[in-house]
Amino acid sequence: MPSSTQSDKRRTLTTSKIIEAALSIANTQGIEALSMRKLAAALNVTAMSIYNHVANKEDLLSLMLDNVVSDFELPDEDGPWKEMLRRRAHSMRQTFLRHPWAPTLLISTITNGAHTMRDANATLGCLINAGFSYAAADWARNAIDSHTFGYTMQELNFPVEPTEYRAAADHYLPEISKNDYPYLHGATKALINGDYDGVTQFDFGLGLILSGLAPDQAPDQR
Amino acid sequence: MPSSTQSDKRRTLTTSKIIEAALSIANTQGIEALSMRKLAAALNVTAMSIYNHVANKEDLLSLMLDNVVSDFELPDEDGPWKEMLRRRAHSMRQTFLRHPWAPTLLISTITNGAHTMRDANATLGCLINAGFSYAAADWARNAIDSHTFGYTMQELNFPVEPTEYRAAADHYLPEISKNDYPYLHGATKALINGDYDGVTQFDFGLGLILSGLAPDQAPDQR
DNA sequence: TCGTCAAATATACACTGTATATATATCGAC
DNA sequence: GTCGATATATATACAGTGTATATTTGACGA
Repeated sequence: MPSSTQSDKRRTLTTSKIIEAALSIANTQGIEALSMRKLAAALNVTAMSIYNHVANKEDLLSLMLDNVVSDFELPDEDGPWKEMLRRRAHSMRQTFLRHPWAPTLLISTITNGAHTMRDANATLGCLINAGFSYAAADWARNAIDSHTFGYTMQELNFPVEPTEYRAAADHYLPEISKNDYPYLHGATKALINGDYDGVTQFDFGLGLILSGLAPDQAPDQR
Repeated sequence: MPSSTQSDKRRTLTTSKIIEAALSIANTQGIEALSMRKLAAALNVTAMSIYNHVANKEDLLSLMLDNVVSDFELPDEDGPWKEMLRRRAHSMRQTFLRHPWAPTLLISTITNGAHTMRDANATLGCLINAGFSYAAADWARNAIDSHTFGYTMQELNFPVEPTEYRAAADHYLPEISKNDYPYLHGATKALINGDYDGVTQFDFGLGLILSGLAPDQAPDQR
C-alpha cells in the first residue's frame, strides 16, 4: 500500500541532491568518510542508485569541486586588476577554510566544470584588459594561484588550532631538540607565544606577488 | 632442503628496503598503486611482514616523505639568504618532479622526520642569521614554501606534457567555447603555441617573493 | 490496460588496510 | 651442543571500499 505518509519515494534523487549530501558529509566528517554507501545511506537510497546520476566517484568529486569553485568571487573583467585579484584570492582562501578537503583535490584533479572555466576566464580577462599579454596574464595568475593554494593548504594542515597555541607549547616543544634544531626550536617557541592572524599572513605573501607584477614585465617569450 | 641457491631467506627485510621498494612503486606506478600487498610482493614477502618494521601505512608514507625531503638542498645557515633560499626552492621543485606523488602528501601530512626537521631548522636559521626576526623568518619561509608547493603541484597536474603542446591544441581547444570563455580560449591558444619552461616560470614567481622580502619588514607582531 | 523506459535495487567480485593467532629462524646462556 | 626466549615471517580473517552486472520496480504515454 503506497501511501504519502512516508516519502512517496521513487524518482526523488537528483544530481544536485547527491552533490549537496556529499558536500555535507565531506565538510562535517572529512573527505575520507565519504563513501558511496555512506552517501547513499544519507540519501535513503542504495549505493548503486547514485550511479544513475553520476558516472563514478571521480565524477562525483569533480562535481563537488566545481560547486566549491562557484564560491570564488568572480573578478570583474573591467575592474582594477590588483584589487580584483586580491579579492578573488581572499575569497578562495575563505572558501577552502569552509571546505578543507577541497584544495588538495582541486589542485590534483583536472576539472572542466562551468564554474571553474568561468573563474579562469574572468581572472585572465581582468589581467588582459589591464594590458597584460596572454602569456604575462597566465604567469601572473599562476603565481597568485600558487600562493593561494600553497598557503591555504599549509594553513589547513597546521597541527595546532590558533586558539590553543599556548597550550600546545608544552606538548610539541620537547619533541624539537634545542641542540639539534636550535632555530626551529626558537621559532616554534616564538610562534606559539605570538598571535596568529591567517588573513594578514596570507595577504603578506599575496602582497609580495601583486607588488611585483606589472603588465609589461613577465615572460620574454612570445 | 634449504640451499643457498635461492635467497636463503629469513631476516632479510629491513625498514630501508621497504622504503626503497615503496618509493620505487610510487615513482613508477603512481602512489595509488602502492598497496601493502603489492609492496610485499615486490619484497618477496607477505603483507603482514611489513608491519614488523612499520606501524601502519601512514607511518610508511611518512618515512617515504622524509626520504624525499632528504633530497632538498640544505641552506647554509651563514650563506647569502636569497641565494640559499632560491637554491633550496629550486631543488624542492626538482625533487617533486622526480616524486610527483610527494607534494600532495607532504603538505597534508604532519611529519617529524629528521630530514624534515633539519630542513626547517636550516631554512629558518639562514633567515635569522641574516637579521630576520623569528616571526619574519617564519613568514618569509611560509611565503616561499607556499609558492614552491603551489606552483609545482599545479605544474604536475597540468594535463598536457610540454612536448606535445601543439598536438593538444586540436584536442582541448574545442572544449573551451570561444563565445563563453573568450579570454580562456585565447590564453590557451597562446599558451599552446608558446614554449614552456617550467624553471623560468617557477623562478619568476619565486623572484617576486624574494624581491619583496627584507629582514626588517613583515609582521608587526612580536 | 499495457508495453516502454528510466531509475532503484540486489548481488557479487576483487581489492583495500590491518587485527589476531600461529609458526619459525636466530641468538644468548648454560 | 641444547634449550628457551625473542624477533620476525606467515596464515587467516574481517570489515570496508568502488563498481559491474542483472533484476525489479514504478511512472507515463498510447
